[in-house]
Amino acid sequence: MKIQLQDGSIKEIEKGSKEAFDVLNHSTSHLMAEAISELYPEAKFGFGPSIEEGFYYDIDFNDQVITDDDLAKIEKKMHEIASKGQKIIRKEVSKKEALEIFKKNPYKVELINGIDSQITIFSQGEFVDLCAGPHLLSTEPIKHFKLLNIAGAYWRGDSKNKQLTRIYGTSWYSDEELKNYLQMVEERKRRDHRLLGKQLDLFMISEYGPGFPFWLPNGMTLRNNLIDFWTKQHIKYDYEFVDTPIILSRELWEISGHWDHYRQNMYTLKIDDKDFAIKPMNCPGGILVYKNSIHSYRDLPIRMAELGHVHRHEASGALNGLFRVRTFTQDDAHIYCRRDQLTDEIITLLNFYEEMYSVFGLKYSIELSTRPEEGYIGDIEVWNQSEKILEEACRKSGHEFKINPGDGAFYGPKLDFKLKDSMGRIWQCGTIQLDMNLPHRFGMYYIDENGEKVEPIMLHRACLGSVERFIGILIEHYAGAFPEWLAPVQINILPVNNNYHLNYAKELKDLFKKKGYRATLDASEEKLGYRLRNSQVKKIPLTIVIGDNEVKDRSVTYRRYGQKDQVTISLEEFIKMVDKDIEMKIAY
RNA sequence: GCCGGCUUAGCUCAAUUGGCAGAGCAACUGAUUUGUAAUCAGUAGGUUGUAGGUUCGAUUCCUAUAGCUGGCACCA
Repeated sequence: MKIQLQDGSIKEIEKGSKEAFDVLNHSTSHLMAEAISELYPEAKFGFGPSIEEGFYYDIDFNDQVITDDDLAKIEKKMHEIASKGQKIIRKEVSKKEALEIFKKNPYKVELINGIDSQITIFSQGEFVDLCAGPHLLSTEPIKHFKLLNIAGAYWRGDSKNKQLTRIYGTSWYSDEELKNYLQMVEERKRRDHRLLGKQLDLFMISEYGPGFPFWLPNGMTLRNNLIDFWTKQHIKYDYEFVDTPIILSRELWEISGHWDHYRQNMYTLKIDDKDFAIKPMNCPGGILVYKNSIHSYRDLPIRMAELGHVHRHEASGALNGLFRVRTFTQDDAHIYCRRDQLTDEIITLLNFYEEMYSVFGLKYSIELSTRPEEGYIGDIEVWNQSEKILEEACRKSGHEFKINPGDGAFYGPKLDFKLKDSMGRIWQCGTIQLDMNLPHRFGMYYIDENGEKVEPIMLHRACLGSVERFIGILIEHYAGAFPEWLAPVQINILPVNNNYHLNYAKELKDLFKKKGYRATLDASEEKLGYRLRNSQVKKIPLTIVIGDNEVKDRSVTYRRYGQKDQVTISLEEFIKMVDKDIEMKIAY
């Protein structure tokens, strides 16, 4: 298929490509704008790009509120216009001409005034838009689209500016693709950790504590198992563990710089007329531990891990289930090392993270965030060197990464590990940060081979990031059907008949308990089908049915979650299988 | 925090134009003793988020407020 570029050239592209999707969606956003300008002549348009899964357009409706009914109306108009199959015409204009065309639209005027290069406009019928393309040759292929939702969005992404109405939509080349996409959106909703968290009694959030999650017994089991694994991994990688106080005095936060920079996001309180703060981060406490004794160059690297319970005052509108909360547990660690140990430490960390995430089958991407344009501390030479070290560590250990320019912390560059939730939203989980600030501020040192005091290099790192967020991602990743090693209940035992089979069932439950399995026995006076269904609804990995045959042979008939077939094996084999599943952390 | 939307039984949702708050599931009680995704019958369950207002009368309309939610901004 053919598309037209900004310079007027025609390019042949493949219909299934990402580029083709983008062009279609961009042209659909123009079609939507055309429909809107017919229905609401006063509407002024801002940005209207294609995005990952569709498109949006930001529109100033002069304070008129747009509802779902309006969306339906706009969609109808779009179909009407598209059926005419208008040509999409590109034209080059001068700045003066452009300003004349868009004189009624302050947003486009602002954009035009910011353009130094060639200005192009694309038009279809009566509708003209300032645009760099690329576009379809006509509106003819635009048939299979849907407007999805309405949102508010600040002009140019700045909360100081006016908020426009953003309409999101998605557009595809065939009805089948559109249907598939909408079906996938539904599936994502079914996997939403907030929904599953409720269904499976994992956690709750009370209106008495917005953003402060409660862990219910099932969720706590899951969490404890995760943390148990986490602890073992850290022991394997030679970490020590500490725990530092949740409340510390204002002076400490002044030294660390948090009191000045981030007080708005900190919960503060007075104790005996003195200012204190609830920790939003663990580093200052960790540093006090480091400073509690004198360290020799021989002691380094020191790797100190802490499951730190932090509180941050997040904006009310930012709260989102377990993904964005006001209190969470960071699987934090601080590594203090010499300069010559740094690269190896980072490579080890990269491998460590790889090992952790792969246990869950989670895909991730790495971003290297570099020095911010402004507000950074320390000298550029050290920054450049540090960035190079992070880069080199990725290269040496064979990890691909993307550079995220200017997004580093003010105190140093970092590697961020991003995981996707079921909605396709990206969440930062792991991080490795090089800190060129705190060791100095806190006057940290170790004694080198000449007996001199030397400042150590400090790495902040979190692998899961937030235990809460990570579990949220796990819930969605597994759609609530956890592998045995994590599942709140691993085995559900169903006796066919309580008069004849209950004894063996109880014997099994006792045995499983001794083995450390989490097993339940459902001896309620319900039909087997009913109890089996309950077992599936609760997403219990293994459901075993005990009847005459099993009692006679001392065997077990089991069925895995989500599978229809039943397998009968000896009790010994069953135990061997469960042990292996748990040990190997197998997910079915 | 900002722009929209939502809030009815433990859960999922109904309730005509403003006119007696209702169902399924879960719970409880009883019967049923069950071989792979819902046995039957009954009982109980509510200050319709909260506080005001309009009205003879409010789940329904208005105002405020809290929480949730789709985005935006924010995320050290």
